[in-house]
Amino acid sequence: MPSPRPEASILHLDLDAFFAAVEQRDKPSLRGKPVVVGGTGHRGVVATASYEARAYGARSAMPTAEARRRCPPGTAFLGGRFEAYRVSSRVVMDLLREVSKVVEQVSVDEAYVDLGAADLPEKSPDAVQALVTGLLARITEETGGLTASAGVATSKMMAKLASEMDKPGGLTVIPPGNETRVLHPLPVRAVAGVGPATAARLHGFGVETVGGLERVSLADLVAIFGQAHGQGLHRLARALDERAVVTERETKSVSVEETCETDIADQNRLGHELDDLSRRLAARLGTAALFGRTITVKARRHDFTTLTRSGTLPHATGEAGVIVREARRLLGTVDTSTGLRLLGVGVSGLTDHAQEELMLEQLAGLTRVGPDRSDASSRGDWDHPPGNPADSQAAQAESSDGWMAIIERRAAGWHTGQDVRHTERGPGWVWGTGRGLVTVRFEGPLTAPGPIRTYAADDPGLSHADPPDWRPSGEERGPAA
DNA sequence: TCTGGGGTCCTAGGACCC
DNA sequence: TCTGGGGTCCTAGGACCC
Repeated sequence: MPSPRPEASILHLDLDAFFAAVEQRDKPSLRGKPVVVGGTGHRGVVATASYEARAYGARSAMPTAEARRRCPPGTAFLGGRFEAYRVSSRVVMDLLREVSKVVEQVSVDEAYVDLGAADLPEKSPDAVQALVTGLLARITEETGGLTASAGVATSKMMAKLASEMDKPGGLTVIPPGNETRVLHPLPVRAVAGVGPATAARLHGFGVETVGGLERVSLADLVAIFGQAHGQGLHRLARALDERAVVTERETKSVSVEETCETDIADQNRLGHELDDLSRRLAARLGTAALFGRTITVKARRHDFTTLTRSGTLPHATGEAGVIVREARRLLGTVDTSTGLRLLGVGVSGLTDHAQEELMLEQLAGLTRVGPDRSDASSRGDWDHPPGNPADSQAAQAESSDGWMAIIERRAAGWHTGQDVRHTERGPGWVWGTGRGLVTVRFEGPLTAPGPIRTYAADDPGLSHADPPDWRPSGEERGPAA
């Protein structure tokens, strides 16, 4: 069977029982004993079990309660110290980057290395074997005793399978040409992308091994699993895997979610949870300097059914207040009366700059009128008493579920998410502030193309503690209709 | 005492536009 | 006056991975 790469140049490296191993390294009394790291609450699951704990049947993704049942007294159940894990992870990844510039970090404890991009004096199988053996030893040395397993093959899939063949601490090389001989006897679950659901369906067709999968026609696989998945299975069953080792990937979404200790049905408490999640999400967007347009709320019921509701804003945001409002609106569309076991908030449609401010500026540029704007009269009049600092002007923009007014006035004293009441369009809220402008979003569609009034704060010295009432400041131009 | 949290990719249907 | 097809965007859900 032809292999995409002529040489076994892909290395997969996996740190053994990583979280548990770090705990045992840092706390000698845990060495030789079963250690389970993961959620310790009554709804927790196991992230990593030490090899001692695995001997009793503890496994990753198993409910911690189940692991407690299986493991003997004296087993350590730990919540995890992610900063410590990150530190050791960085040490390892840096060592890998010394070998080759092309390193793809899959997770804290796993990476692919393209040895084809490495500056090696020799690329014979023996030389690669020696190189990786030395690398594993250095990893143990530099991390104070952690071990890693490695696999080298002609593709990512085969390298990953190879790294699993001699754990912990082993190295397996699959020479070119041997791929299908190794692959075909394995259960279908060995193929990347075959999880419990796909495996069960394949079993239903009598397909148990990858060799069996290879005998299923492409047409059948596509008919059963769809275009992308079907084609992927067809190729991977033949060890055809040309996926490149990719050093960097663009973040597509950021999310925060939390499983409650007990189900929550109370509207107030759900609202507060949502606020908390949204703030944490905004903080993470902030440190990543990311902004997103689509907000998604995730809810899981007691029976584990999971539903999502998403809404796309006119412009990207990173503001907690904006996220909170949209998240609350979205949660309002799901029936939570029977309680939720999990609540989550996410943002996608990411950009690395806030279009919000840009938009504010553009709209303000289109609509702002004043003594300093000589072209105002040519675009229609937005007249207001000049020189009155409390007056405002507005532009409006429609979206599928609401419209916005762009208010020109000082931004001080306004914060996103703030309620704006007593407008003739019903309640609104501050969607964004910046560059001396305030955007207000009104809920509900703009039904009639009638004139739009703008709203001015009746008190320029507004405080956060005292949300403003807005009053119409004068007749304005209607939407372009 | 069932089942975390952070992601990715795919599908399918509807809206809307040309 | 009958009924095009493609492309894009959006939403909801599902499968999978670590």
